[in-house]
Amino acid sequence: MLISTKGRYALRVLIDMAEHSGTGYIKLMDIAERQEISEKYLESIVKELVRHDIVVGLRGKGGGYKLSKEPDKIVVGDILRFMEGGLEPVACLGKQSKPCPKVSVCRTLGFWRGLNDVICQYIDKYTVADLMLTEENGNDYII
Amino acid sequence: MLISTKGRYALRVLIDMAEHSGTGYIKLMDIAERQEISEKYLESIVKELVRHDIVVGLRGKGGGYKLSKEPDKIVVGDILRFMEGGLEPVACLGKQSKPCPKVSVCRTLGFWRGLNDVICQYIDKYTVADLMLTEENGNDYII
DNA sequence: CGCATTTCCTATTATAACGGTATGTTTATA
DNA sequence: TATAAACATACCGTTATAATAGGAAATGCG
Repeated sequence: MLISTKGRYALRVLIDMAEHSGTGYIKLMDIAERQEISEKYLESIVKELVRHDIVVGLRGKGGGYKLSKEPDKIVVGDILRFMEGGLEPVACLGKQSKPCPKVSVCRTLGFWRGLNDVICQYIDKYTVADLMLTEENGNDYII
Repeated sequence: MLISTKGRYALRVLIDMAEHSGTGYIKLMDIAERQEISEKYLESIVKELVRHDIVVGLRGKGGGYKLSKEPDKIVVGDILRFMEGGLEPVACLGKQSKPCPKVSVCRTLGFWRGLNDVICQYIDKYTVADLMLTEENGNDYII
């Protein structure tokens, strides 16, 4: 499985927040209950979202979290990349990887680059707003 | 990193075998030396390739391995899928996964399906013969 | 002020996968 | 028959995953 719970849960949290926005801050417990995810585990995920300025938190009574920008400004690819710590198919394509000594004779590098490209092109095409558009039962093509 | 050493080494082994074919069976030690990969570790990878009828092994003196079919008949996607034990972005898209109870309300399923599709389309387009065509230094775009 | 509430912060943990090593058995060839 | 090779099984250290636990700090309200 390519994507871990960090990336998957993060997307679900953002969609949930977008769908329940407008009423100020949303407390994590509500999201946890709706999404059926442990509140404590969600904390560690939301912390990353705060660190990358995707959501803002407010402490104390009446506090909670809310999106720091409009859903159509949140690119899915960005979320997945920092939640997963990079999405490159192979290490040598990573941002801060030391250059591979085999780079000049490698017969697979071009293939991996191409794979990386099609993945990035796809995930950077989507925003949280796009995911919201998916209507209920829209995916359930099995009768 | 999406692809582990199993998938990466498997491709390198197959390309190596294809490039050194014609001289009958190739012993694993030669491949291990050329590819600078531990012979013992390669054994576990080649075992999978044998199990899936990609290569055939011959024991005893003068034995070794060779491809069981032409390089242009070996699809990279197939190799990666069984070496990695599936390449689906999320578990619910896997072959033998139990149906997800949230399938009818999931707002991300369509996105994941699309991602799976672009990955499969890409990796199933390549064969080992295509990887061989990559000329030396062809990837080294840094002067 | 003081209390409830809620985020924020710092561990700890169980399980599995990854990447690799070690030892030994079987089979074919020279 | 000795040798060389695949084949088989077991083991091991490290890292990542997916959480859980406990408390500190801040905010709003009566």
